[in-house]
Amino acid sequence: MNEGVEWALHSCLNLAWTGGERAVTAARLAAYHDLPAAYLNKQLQALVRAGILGSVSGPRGGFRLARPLDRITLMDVVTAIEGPEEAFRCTEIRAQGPGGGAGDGGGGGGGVEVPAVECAIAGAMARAELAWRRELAARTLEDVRREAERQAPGAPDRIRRWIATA
Amino acid sequence: MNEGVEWALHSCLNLAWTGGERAVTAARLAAYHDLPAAYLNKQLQALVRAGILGSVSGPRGGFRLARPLDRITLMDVVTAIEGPEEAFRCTEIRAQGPGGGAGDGGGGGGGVEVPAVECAIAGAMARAELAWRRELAARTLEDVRREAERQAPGAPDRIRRWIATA
DNA sequence: GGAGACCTACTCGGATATCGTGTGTCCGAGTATCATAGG
DNA sequence: CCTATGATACTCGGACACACGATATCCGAGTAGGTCTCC
Repeated sequence: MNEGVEWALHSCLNLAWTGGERAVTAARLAAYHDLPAAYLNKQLQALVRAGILGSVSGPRGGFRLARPLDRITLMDVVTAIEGPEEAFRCTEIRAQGPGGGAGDGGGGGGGVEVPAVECAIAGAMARAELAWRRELAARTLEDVRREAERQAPGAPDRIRRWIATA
Repeated sequence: MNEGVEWALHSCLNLAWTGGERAVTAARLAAYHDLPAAYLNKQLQALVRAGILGSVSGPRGGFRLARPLDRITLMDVVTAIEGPEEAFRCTEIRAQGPGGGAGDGGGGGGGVEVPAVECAIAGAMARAELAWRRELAARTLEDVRREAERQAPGAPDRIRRWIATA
């Protein structure tokens, strides 16, 4: 999985903790975790395109959350960074070669290039991936934030202060 | 996800359908789906290292299943090809930079390099991935085979015949 | 003193290099088969 | 005719290139704020 997903999640939480009344620059967010600023900027742009963040240019510019944390799921962030296509993509090899229209995975038809029935392998893999997506979609960043604050109650203030430091 | 996973799964089912009394060469398995033989061979080697397949060299050599389908889970195959490490790997960026020991994700300690408490983000992602793995581990290739035969009852014979064809 | 225009500095946004991993290919080690020669 | 032996061809196994995407970087477009000038 893309490393930017981790950066994006941390940055979203950091943005939430800074309050949101002032936009935070990509450089500042990156410096907080010793990340390459320009590359983090690229990832944040993806979040903007997905409607998760808003951005403003110029002085006093930067990024801010476009909606509250409880309306941002882990799935949203992952999709924004990784893209919408699923990890296991069935290339329909069962339909290629001498195996012909209904090689091994299934395909009730006869001689059809791509059978109407999804091959059993792709189906099973899709079910597993669906379970993954369901879990990600069920958990919002607000949940994660609560859990994080429970573990480290001082974190929000520390971040707000550090971000405020010129 | 690695494309070889799909090839490996199809090949395992094809091996099961051919019966198993005779080993099948990588070239034959590859030709059935128009795959590059040498590369498929590489993937099958991974299955051998994982103990899923057995291999014999020389004439009349090839691959065969090392154990019945109901004792091979989708998780086994995926792990054999993709490796054991999980997709989302937490790089502990919360412990880097000015954020220090307990940046944002959690970490109850103070000033520790890598806090003992797993950061909330990594925890949430791990839970989702666990759901994925659980689903994969719960489904055996025998299940997939049954489903495939239900969709295409003629597939087993067709494959056995084609493999038997010199 | 107040207002308007200009200038400056700062930030995002996308175009541009670099690197690593997956993808694909090739040749050597090992072995069962077959032919052959000898008893 | 039966057996031992050598040659042979075939297969896996791992070492060797190539390509594409992730990673990392840089420069231009656009804008808010400050400043300077003019009324």
